[in-house]
Amino acid sequence: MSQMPRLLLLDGHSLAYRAFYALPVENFSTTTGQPTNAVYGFTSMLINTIKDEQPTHLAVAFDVSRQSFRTEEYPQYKANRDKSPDEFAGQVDLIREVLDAMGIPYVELAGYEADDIIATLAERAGESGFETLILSGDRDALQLVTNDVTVLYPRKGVSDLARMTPQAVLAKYKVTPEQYPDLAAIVGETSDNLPGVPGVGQGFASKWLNQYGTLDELVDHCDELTGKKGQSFRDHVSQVLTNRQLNGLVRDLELPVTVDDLARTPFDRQRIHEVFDSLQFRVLRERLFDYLDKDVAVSAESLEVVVEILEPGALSDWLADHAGQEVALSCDGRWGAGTGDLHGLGLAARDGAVAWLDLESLSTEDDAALGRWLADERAAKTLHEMKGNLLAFAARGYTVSGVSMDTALAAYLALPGQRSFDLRDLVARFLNRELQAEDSGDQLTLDTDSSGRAQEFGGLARAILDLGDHFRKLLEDRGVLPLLTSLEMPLAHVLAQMEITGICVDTASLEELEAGFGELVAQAEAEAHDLAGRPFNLGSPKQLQEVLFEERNLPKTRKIKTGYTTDADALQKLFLQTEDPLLKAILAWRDATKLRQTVAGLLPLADEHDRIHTTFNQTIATTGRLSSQDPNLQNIPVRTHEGRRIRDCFIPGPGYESLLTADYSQIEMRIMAHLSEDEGLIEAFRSGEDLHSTVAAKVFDVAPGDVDAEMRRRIKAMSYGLAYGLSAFGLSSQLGIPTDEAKRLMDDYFLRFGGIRDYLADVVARARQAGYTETMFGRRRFLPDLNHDNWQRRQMAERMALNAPIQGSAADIIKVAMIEVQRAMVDAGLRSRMLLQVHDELVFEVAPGEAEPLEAVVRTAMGSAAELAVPLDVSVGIGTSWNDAAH
DNA sequence: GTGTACACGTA
DNA sequence: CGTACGTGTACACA
Repeated sequence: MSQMPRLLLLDGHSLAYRAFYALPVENFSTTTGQPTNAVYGFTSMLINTIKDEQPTHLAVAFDVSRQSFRTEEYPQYKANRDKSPDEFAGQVDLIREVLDAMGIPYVELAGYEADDIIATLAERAGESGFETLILSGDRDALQLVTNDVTVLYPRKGVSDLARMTPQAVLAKYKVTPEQYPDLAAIVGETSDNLPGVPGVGQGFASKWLNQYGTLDELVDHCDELTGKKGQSFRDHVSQVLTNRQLNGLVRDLELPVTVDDLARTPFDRQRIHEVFDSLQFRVLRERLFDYLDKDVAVSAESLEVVVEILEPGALSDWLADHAGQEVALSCDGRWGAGTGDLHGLGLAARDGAVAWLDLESLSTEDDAALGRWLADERAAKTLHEMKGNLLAFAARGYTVSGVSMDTALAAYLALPGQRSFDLRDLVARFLNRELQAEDSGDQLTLDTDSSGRAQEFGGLARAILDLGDHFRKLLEDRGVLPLLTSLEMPLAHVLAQMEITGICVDTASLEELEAGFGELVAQAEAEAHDLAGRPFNLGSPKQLQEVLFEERNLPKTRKIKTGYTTDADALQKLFLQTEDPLLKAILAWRDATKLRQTVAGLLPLADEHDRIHTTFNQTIATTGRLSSQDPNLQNIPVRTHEGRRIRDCFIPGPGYESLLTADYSQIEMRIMAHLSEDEGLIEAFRSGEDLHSTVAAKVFDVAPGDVDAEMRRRIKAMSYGLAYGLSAFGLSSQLGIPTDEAKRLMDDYFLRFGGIRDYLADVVARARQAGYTETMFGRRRFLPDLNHDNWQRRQMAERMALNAPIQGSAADIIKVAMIEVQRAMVDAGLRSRMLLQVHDELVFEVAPGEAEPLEAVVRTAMGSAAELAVPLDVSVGIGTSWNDAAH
C-alpha cells in the first residue's frame, strides 16, 4: 500500500518574522553585510521539517502586501505594526531565491493573507485524502487543526516546534480548534491590533465557550454572564464580533495551483549551491546535502549497472577486450600525506562494460598486466581526483600515464567557486543520477563485502566515465579544455611527485625552537598577568577586551561583531597612543604563541625520514591558486627574524647538498602591466630600475634620485592595493593618512598611469556583462554579485573581479612553469627534486653537483612560462636551508 | 561534539 | 571600506 500523501504548507512571512527576531542579525550576515538571519531561520526550519516529516507535497504561502480584504473591512487591522526594520527588507526576496533553487512552489494572492491560502489548500488536501502539516508562526492557523491537519508552531527560536493536534490545542487553550477563533476574538490578538474584552483572559473566555459551545450562542446568552467580566463582555460585543469576522480564515479561494501541483520535485543541486554560496550558508548546505544524499527517493533515478567481478587471472583478457577504449577507474582506497593504499578498482569501459578488480587477490600475471596498462600512455584513463589516485597507485608501486580526464579537475574549471567536488554531488547535479550511498566499509562480512564493493565502485566508475564526457563537452564549448588537459592534469602529476617526496626538516632544531618559543610565551604571559593585576586567558579576545577596555579604560578600537578588535594592528596603535606596557606584553605573547604553534604543528607530521608531506589542494582556490594543508607549508613565517628561524629548519635531506628557491619578482604588477598595456608601467619594468621608486618618481614628478622612503612606501602600497580593488578609504587607513590625501595620491597615480585605471574599469565592466572574469589563460571566475541589488555585495564582487584575473594569471603562469621545470629536469637527467610551491616561489632540493644546471633549467622554464609585454624576472637563491636559500 | 568568530601566518 | 588561502584557540550551541 502506498503511503498517505502528506502536504506541508509554510507561512512564509510569519516564519521569516519569527526567525528575524529569534536570531541576532549580527551573527547572521554575509561578509558583505547582507543580513540573512530571517532567511537562515526560515531555511533551517524548512529543511528540518522536510527531514522530519517527509512530506510528499510542499508549498510556501506569502502575503502579497499589507493590504487585504481585512484591512479594507477594518483599517486598524495590523495597523500597530511598525514598518519592517531595514535589515528585514529584502530577506523575503532571498527566501524566494532559496525556494526557487529548491524547486518549492510558493503561492500568493492579492487581497488575501498567507493564512487564507494555507486554509484553502489544507481544505482541498483534506478532500483528496491528504494528511496536512502547517508550519506557521501565526496562531490563527490553529483553527485549521483537525485529525488530519496538524499545525507546527515555533515555540521558541527556530528549532523548537510545538505539534498542535486537536488534543494539544485543547490542552493548551481549553477549547477545540473550531472554537479557537472564538476564543481569540474574545481575548484579542495584539499582533493583529485586535483588542480583546478588557478584563477577560483565556481562562474565562474558554469557560464561557465551553458553557455555550459557540461564540454565537455566547453572544445570544450574554445577559446571563455575571460580574464585571460579564458586563465588560456585553460592552464589547461588537468588537468581539468584528474580531471574529477578521480572524476567520478563508477556505475557498480561487488559487492558480492545485494540491497535485505541489508534489515535490528533485532539487536543483547546482542552484542550491549557488544560492547557499551567495548567502554563505555553510552549515545549512551541509545539512541539506547530507539529507539529500540519504534521500534517494525524491531525487533522481538510479542507473542499474551490471558489474563483472574479475576473478584472479581474468584482468589481462578484460583489458585486451577493451583495448583502445577509454576506461574510467574508481579507486577503493585512501590517500594523503604523500602516500596511500588501494584495495580494489572499479573499471568502466566505453562499450558499457563495468568490472571490479580486487587488488588483494591479484595473480602475478594480473599485477603485471595492470602495471603495463596503467603505465601505457596510449591507454586512456578517466579518473576522479587523479592526484590522490596517483599517490595510492604509487604506494603500490604503479606508475600511471595516459590520464585523459579528471572529473574533479574538470568540475573545478567549470565551477571554480565550488568548495567540494564530491563525486556523488556531481553525478546528481550533472547526470541527474543517484549513486548508491557510501559503504560504511568495516562492518561488512567478507562475502557481501566483495559484491557490495564491486557494485559500489563499478557504479562509481561508470559515473566517472559519463561525467567525464559531460565535462569534456562543457569545457570544449567554453574553449577551456586545454586548461584541463595541458595545465591542471599534467600539474597533478608534478604535485603528486612533490607530495610523495616531501621536504626534510631538522627535527632536533624544531624541538629546540618549540621549547624556546615556549619560554617566550611563558615570560610574556607572566608579565601580562602581572601588569593586568590578575591572571586571564590571553588567548581569549573576549577576556582581552575586558582587561583592556573595561578594567584599563583604554580607548576603543575598531568595532567588530563581538565588541572591539584586539588585533595586532589595533594594539600597536593603542600602544602608540597610551604607551601601556601591557599592550607590548600581549603582542609579544601573540607573536611567540603563533611561532610555537607553527612549530608544534610541523613536528608530529614529520615521517620516519624527517620529511613532511603536505597536501596541495588543486581545486580549492577560486582564482586558480593552489593551497597547502596538513601542514600548510605556504604560510611558514618569513617576515621576522624569529620566524625565519623556522625556515632554517627546512633543510636538504640525506644525499642532497642544498635547497634552491626561485621566485618571480613582482609577478602581479607585471601581469597588470601586461594586461593594462600601460606604457608608463611597462617602461618602468623595462628600465630594470627599482619598480616602486620608478613609479614614485613619475607620480610625484621628481627625479628618480629624489624619491624618499615615504614616497616609495606609499606608492608600493598603492600599487599592490590596486590589484586588490583598494579604495581611497582603504589606502588612507593602510598608510595612516587622511582620506582626501589618499584620494589625491590615487588621482596623481592615475594621472601618470591612466592605462591602469582604464584597464581596471574595463575589467569590472566586462565581467558585469559576461558574468565572469578571465585570466590570461582563459580560467574563469563567476561573479553574479556584480549585478546584485545590495551595494556591499556589489562592491565585494567588484574587488574580486579586479583581483581574479591578476592573481589567477599569476597562478596559471607558475603552473605552466612547474610543468616545464619538471619536464626540463627529466630531460636534463637531473636528480634534483621540486619540493614546494608558494604561489610565486618554487623550492627545490639540489642533488650533488647540480646547483648550476638546475638553476639554469629553472630560470629558463620559469622565465619563459608566459610571453608578457614585460620580462618575467626570476630570482634564485641557494643555501643550506629554506631560509638560507632566500635571496 | 560541532560550528562560528577571531586572530594571524603566507602570497 | 584590499584579494586568496589554512590553522589554532575560545566560546556558544547542542
